[in-house]
Amino acid sequence: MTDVSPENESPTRALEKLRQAGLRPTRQRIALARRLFAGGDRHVTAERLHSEALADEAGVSLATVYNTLRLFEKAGLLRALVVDAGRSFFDTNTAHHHHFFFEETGALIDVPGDSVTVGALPSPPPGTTITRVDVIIRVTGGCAEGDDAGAR
Amino acid sequence: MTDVSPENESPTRALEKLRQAGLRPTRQRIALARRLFAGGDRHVTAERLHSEALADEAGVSLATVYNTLRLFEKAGLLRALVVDAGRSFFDTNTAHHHHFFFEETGALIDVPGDSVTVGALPSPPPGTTITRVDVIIRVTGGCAEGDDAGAR
DNA sequence: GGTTACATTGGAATTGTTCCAATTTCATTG
DNA sequence: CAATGAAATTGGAACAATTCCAATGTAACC
Repeated sequence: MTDVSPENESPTRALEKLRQAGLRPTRQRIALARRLFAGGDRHVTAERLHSEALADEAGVSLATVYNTLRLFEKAGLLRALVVDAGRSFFDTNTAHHHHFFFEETGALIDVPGDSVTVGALPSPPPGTTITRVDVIIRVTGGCAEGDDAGAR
Repeated sequence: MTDVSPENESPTRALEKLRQAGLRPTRQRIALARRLFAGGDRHVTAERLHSEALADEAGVSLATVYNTLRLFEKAGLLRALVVDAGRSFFDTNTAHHHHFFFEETGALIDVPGDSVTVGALPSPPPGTTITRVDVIIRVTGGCAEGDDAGAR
């Protein structure tokens, strides 16, 4: 596959994502998109992304991080995820999949969609449509290896 | 079955729950337990329970509602549930089951545990133990019939 | 009934997030 | 390349849910 390097590299992938979604590629959006999409899949909180982005040349305000995350979500580039009271994660993996959630550390890791079979869903209440089925597997103990260990 | 009447009735059930859990049956706890456990299963937010409880003779402060909910949760009388950013529901049904979540109204309704089969769970990361598997079926449209419709 | 440990309370503090009005930047057009 | 208008960014105020705290009240036991 193409060379997947950390933040410094491939502004291309980030730009592509923006163009793909028809979003104006501003300095801030590019910086954030790079953080989000340059490496592998991630689960970030707004606060975390903001503090990372402070290191980038173009400073990004917290308000913009929130704006951008919601925008990316609406554009289908991200999926919002709520596992824990009082904060949202944004998942760069928009494909069908589920999550392990480490209760102690607050870390999340992906579970491929097809390794969990949710069989026999009850039919949704009349007049409603299922938009999504989230499966969260909560675990304790062990050293959380998720990409946001310590993000608490 | 025993007569299941609304708040006014059966302080017994509430008291039993408290005694069962070894919690001191104070006026406030009894009032709250009655609201929670007198009828069928419920999904409440702290705010909602508080505003309901204001109607009871023994006034209950919001702080106490929070204290009590967390206490009941720790005692296994309630299960906390996070579906939506920025607020928690408490579920009086502690048996194995899942949920429909109405995105528009914020209402929740139960799905019996055995009507959803989660087959072939991936093995949890080494050293960790699964504490719980939550399945949230998000639906849109239709009139939400959940017990907290309009709780938004 | 007095003592003591535990509960409750109002209000202040925290946290995550949204809102807003002023400023800056992007893209286009003259 | 400068001017222009629309869209984006920003700091800071506002908000909502929740937690914290120190003072007061109450249940349980001798």
